[in-house]
Amino acid sequence: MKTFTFPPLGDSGASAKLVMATITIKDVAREANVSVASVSRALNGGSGVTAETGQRIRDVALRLRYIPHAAARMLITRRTNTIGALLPDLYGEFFSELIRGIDLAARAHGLHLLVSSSHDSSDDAAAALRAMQGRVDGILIMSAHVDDAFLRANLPEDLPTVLINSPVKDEAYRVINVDNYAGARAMTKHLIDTGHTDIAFIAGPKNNFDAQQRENGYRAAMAKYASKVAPVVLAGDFTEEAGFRAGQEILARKKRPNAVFAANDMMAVGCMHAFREAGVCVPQDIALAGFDDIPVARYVAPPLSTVRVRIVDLGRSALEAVATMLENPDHPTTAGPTFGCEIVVRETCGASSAPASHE
Amino acid sequence: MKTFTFPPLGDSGASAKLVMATITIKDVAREANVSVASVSRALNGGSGVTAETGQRIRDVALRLRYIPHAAARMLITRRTNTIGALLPDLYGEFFSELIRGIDLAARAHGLHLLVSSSHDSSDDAAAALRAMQGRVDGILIMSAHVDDAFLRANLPEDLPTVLINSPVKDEAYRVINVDNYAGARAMTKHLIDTGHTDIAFIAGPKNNFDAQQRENGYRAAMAKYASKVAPVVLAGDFTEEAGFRAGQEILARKKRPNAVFAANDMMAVGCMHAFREAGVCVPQDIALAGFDDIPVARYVAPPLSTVRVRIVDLGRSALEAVATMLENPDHPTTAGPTFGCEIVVRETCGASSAPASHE
DNA sequence: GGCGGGAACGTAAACGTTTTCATGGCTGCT
DNA sequence: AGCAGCCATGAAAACGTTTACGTTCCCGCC
Repeated sequence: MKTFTFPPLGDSGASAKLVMATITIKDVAREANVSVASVSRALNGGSGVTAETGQRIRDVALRLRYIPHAAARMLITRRTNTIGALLPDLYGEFFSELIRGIDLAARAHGLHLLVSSSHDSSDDAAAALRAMQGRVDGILIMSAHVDDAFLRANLPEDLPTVLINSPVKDEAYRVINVDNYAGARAMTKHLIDTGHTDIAFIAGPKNNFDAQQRENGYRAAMAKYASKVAPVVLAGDFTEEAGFRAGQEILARKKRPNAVFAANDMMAVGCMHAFREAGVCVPQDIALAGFDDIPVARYVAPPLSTVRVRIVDLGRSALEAVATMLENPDHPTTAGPTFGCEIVVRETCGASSAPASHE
Repeated sequence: MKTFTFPPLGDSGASAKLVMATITIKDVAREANVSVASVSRALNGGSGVTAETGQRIRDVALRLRYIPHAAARMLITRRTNTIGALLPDLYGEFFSELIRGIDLAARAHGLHLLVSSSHDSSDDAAAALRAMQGRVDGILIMSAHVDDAFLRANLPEDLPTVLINSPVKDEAYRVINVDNYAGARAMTKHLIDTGHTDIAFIAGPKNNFDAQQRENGYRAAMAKYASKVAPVVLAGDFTEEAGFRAGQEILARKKRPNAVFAANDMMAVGCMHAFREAGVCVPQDIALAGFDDIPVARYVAPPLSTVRVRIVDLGRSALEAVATMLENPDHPTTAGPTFGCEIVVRETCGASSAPASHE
């Protein structure tokens, strides 16, 4: 028989740490002279029980430091109060901001967060997805490896799912995308507006959805606002090295463009290094812009003009989408709004004449 | 009665997506003409069952897409196969690297990862900790708000716990610390060795454990290798602004030091801005060093010398520590080894004469 | 041929909740 | 006074597993 002798106040030192086998709802019930059903009612809804008994039960529970067994509750309730996040091997900054947004929203909704990151193959992702099965009520997926077929094969169809930055078209899935297209379009237009018409674009990985969208935005703006010049697109893969090589390539061209728009900041930084090495000045000799607004963008010299994505908000609204899906399961699967982004003008695009001051 | 009509191969299009109520171990048992006990044995240990029946059961399970109900298993097994990570509101880069390391190791051990980040008050952390109770087999804590009392009040004492970068001394808890002291000491010595004896130190937040250790390392090296000059310590709080102000303060001193060592990179960057604004050249006029090796460090001009912490490995070994603790519960609580770090010499300390090339 | 022993397998209990249903007491109305 | 109905409460089923314990069967040995 267990006996409970918790002092109502802080432990009296010596007597602390008795063995205390995990205490269950039964212990609380016995101690409060009620049935387990009443304890459950008092601790959950609160209804169906007298205010007086309810208080007594809560007191006992507190005194015994009772914590309901999560698994037992999951088993009967068929809810885990957990959502899973399947994330790729991401750039540090983006990753942490995204998680922060997701986590913030999750805690606000009383949900737990089960993460699985840095899987880099499709099989890997499938395994991770399977492993999450049954441990989560909903799932958040951001991965280059998912497409319709993958999802259909690895997801139980009744599991609320939200895709982040995914090319998946299927109406069955909720998708939240960053509006890469509009962002790239806006930045290209800005460059044109500030007098740069010969703009080269350093592309991202071929199979990357974001990268494609950005390139499309660039092409669209060029077609509309600088129809006289043909768009110039150089290959890249989002790495700094690729940007560096692209930069060298640009300098080697017989007709040098007067601006370069890189599909992400890392490549812009690499490109800037190439220019500096060759003694080409940014923005005087050539303007430069990136995409993402990673922190580094502010600290390179000169500070990089770029397109900012509110990553925290992206994560937050993704989680909120799953949350609403599982709050009203008769999901109308409202088509996800794309997520806006804004251009932030610093010095590399030559528009701002602000001094290199402490931003 | 449920009937199962799964085609052995890929769905034949039209017939896909029948309602398929979640299938349990009983369904598998019935379909394979065995008892649930045998199914359990076949799928888990594999022993206590004929090779033949075992195979048949596995086939059926696969065909039915059976996935054991995690909660039911947790309930009876009293293991969740999940470890929780309680993390503070961290700097982006550090955070993501740490998570990456933890996640990698977790997956290698077949463990899930329940994260809870960005809690910024002690109560907040306590709530998060309580919420994790019963959902995890072990826990990883990195937070400024934890001390012995906090842990004792909020942690069941039988829960394997590992503290990351914590000042907690209690032998009961496993602690893994970065060797901030040695790192700071080494960097200070390096500055002295390269001819800078008048070194000012920009401190971190007063209550921050890492910051204190770093300051101690600086003082120790000064005392040992530059005993003639008194250490100069300026207040800071790890923010760029603090570094900027400290930089101005340093320039205003009547006896200007010939080197500055900031307790982290962000402050070093801020300091550098102050110097640049004042027309003071780094490293010609004054040397500069930071701590952390955040990515920005490589991209500022000139690239920042700093002390690198292998964050991924830190996360990995922290998780591995919990993993071993729950593999052999008779934990001897081996005192955690502190985690080494290395100084990385770039240009701001004036030692390297390498050109500003593409690193 | 009897018997001991081990392996394969089934039965049922147990894990800690929530929830449905039944029961009893009380209130208020006729 | 009787009855309807509500409300607090308790008993028990259910959730899907694992596992201790029996039972059966077969094999080999005396």
